[in-house]
Amino acid sequence: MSSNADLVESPSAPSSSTPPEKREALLRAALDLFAERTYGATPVPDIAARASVGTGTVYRHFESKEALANAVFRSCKNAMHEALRDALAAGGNERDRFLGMWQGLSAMATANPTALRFLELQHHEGYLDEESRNLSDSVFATAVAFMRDGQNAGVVRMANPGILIALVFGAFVGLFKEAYLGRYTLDDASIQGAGESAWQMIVSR
Amino acid sequence: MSSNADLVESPSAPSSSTPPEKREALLRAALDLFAERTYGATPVPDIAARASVGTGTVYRHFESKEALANAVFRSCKNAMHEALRDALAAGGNERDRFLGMWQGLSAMATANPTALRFLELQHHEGYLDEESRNLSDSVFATAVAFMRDGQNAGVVRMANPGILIALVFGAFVGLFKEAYLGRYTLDDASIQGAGESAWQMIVSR
Amino acid sequence: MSSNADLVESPSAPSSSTPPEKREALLRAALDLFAERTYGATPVPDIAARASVGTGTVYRHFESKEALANAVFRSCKNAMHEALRDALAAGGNERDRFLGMWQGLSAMATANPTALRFLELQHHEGYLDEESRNLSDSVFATAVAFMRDGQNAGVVRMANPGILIALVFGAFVGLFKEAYLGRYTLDDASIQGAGESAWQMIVSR
Amino acid sequence: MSSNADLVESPSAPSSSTPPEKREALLRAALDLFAERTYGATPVPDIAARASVGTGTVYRHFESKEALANAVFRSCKNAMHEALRDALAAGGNERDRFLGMWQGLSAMATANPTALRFLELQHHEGYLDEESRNLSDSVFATAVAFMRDGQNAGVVRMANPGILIALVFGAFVGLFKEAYLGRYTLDDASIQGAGESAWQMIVSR
DNA sequence: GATGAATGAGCGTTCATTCAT
DNA sequence: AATGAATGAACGCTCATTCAT
Repeated sequence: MSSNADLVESPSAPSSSTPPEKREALLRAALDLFAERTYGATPVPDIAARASVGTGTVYRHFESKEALANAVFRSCKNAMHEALRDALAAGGNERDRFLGMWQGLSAMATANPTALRFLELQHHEGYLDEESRNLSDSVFATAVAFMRDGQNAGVVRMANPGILIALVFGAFVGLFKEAYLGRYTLDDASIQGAGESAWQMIVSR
Repeated sequence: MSSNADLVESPSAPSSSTPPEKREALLRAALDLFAERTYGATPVPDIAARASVGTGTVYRHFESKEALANAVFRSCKNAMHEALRDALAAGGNERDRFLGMWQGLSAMATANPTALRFLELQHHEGYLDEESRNLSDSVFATAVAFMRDGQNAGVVRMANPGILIALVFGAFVGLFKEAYLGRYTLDDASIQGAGESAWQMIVSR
Repeated sequence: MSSNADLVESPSAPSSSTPPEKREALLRAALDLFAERTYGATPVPDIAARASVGTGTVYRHFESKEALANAVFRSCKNAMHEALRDALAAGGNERDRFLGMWQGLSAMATANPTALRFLELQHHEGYLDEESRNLSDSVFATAVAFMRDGQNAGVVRMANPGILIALVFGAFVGLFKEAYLGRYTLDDASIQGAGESAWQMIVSR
Repeated sequence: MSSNADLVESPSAPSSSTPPEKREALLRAALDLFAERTYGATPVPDIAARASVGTGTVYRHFESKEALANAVFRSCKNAMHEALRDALAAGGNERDRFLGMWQGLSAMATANPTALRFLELQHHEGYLDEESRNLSDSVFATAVAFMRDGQNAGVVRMANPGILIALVFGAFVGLFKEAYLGRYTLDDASIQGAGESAWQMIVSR
């Protein structure tokens, strides 16, 4: 029962039963269940039950199951975007910022394993709307810009930066995916070592 | 509408309507649709229609939708295993064999983009049976053994070989996934360059 | 369109739409259709339609078609058990109680011709659960005990009491079955005469 | 695996594979399966398999599953009719002929338990055609005529002879039904005793 | 004539969504 | 505003029937 407590920011709401609370509970419940069982295999009433609300309440907060799934997707994707931007905004040379990004994403993946699983181990095409797809593009673009910076600084090897990001991000996802499948256990050292490996993949030589 | 024509070998059958034909057509249709829409979002009648057979015919060849999905999974996973083994069986030094493996997998992914998408971009836990899971493990083990060889030869850096494979294979999947999402177009040179990058990720320094 | 109105007691509920109403309507509808067409030849949607509810509603009240059929079976069997026990609890000599039982069962069979048809003219083995089978056994045992009393009192002939009950109950069912098939019309006098005949079948001489 | 070997007369056909043989095999297979599982729960391919013929062959011998079931019904009903007529044609007083009838039916029921189960423990209305219903009426009429003879001879009590037959035949069916359900075991003495009881039910006093 | 692979209508059941309370 | 009972379209699967072989 992972809780994903702070995936979405509650913007400082009081404490009692104001609507946003239920919305958050629903996002959290949906994320957990989607990650565990897939979007298609998760009945809406189960989401409502896990969020401790009535089934009908789901439709007061989200227009449809698809809309809910898009909201979950965006909430996770934003969390990842933030981790990414935080890392890149930090100072230091290219390599340090890269490793910082790797650490930041890993911290997120460790704190919210369900989010990574939901975002990267599932097929979303069926229900993602344009906004969600645009958000994905933005995240990708942020990462691509980072690669380009590195290339301009002569530190990152000259290649299509999209491809470099795809390789790095793919390696990151692969690392956590196989851990999730139980093929090994990840500790901080392994994660950091993997990050250094990933850096070797893109560094100019 | 990719065709996946030769995913499963028709063992040199003549030309007309021998029984295995429909089974193959169903495997192909199921793969295409599962890759496109997910297992859960693909109705059995749609699979039958794409294979140009009646709905009931599916159940003459496969015990259930789950059994069909497992057969698809195994057929794809075997194709990948074969590509992997072929490459590793080739001669040459560690680096050449690694790049050969990358090329081999890429050839498979290019010929059968749906197979890779089905295998790696979806969540299969809900319906994979033990045999399928064992097959996944075998493929992983084959790759891990390759890494270990490289480590014994002093060419691959000392780290959990499972993690190294996860990184490499994740990078590979990421490369093709983002291409599929349209973020760039892959040509042979890009694929080869990506393979060399991946090699840098694991090479001992 | 027989109505079977009071097969199951509505425990004095007010008048409007309390939950149990639909359950009762479903039991009634299922009984009527099962009696008319057999369990296997009755689609669940037809039961729902006759009960004026949506198909899905059936599954809110019963776990499955089988569970519904068992509930119908038990409700009918209990009605019969009650008629049996009421009659046997009455005073009088053995003969009077026997005729009272015959009248009681006849009253039930007249009020609910479908119940008798469902219970006795069909093959239930395929779907009856243990509880239902135990209930059948209880009813049989009640009747057997009655026979044994008669034997102990020297009024009923000495023979396997199970056989005696089988003969009596078979005669009773035969009487109503052929009437249902239209071979004659039953009035109170015929029923009473038949009861006296049945008594002759078991009376000690 | 009861065989019901001679339920239907093979009218003196040679020995090799002439069509009537398959027809018989199908009737036998269908009877066994219908008695065991009900008409509705018996797939045609299962009948064909038990008769050791191809599925399609069923339709060379019978127009439809319904037609097959009617043929089975008639074949069993005729066997019963014959047992009934044989007994009634025998000499002796009314009581002896009645007991002879009871023995004859019992012999049939013992030799072919499936036939009795199929004829009397199932609900046939859904698929019986007019010819089958007429045959049922004939059998009933034969028995009614017997009752009338007894009444004319002053030996059988004056009551609707249809009702008397319904009682007698119901008792007979009840006797074998409960035995089939395992409530007791029938031996010749019990059967004869039951027949004498049944005679008491109708004898004039 | 005999076969059994193929068909598709129709089954039991689920679940996204609505709406009376 | 919140509920959860109700709905019915759509699912996975079966099987009476047909027809190419």
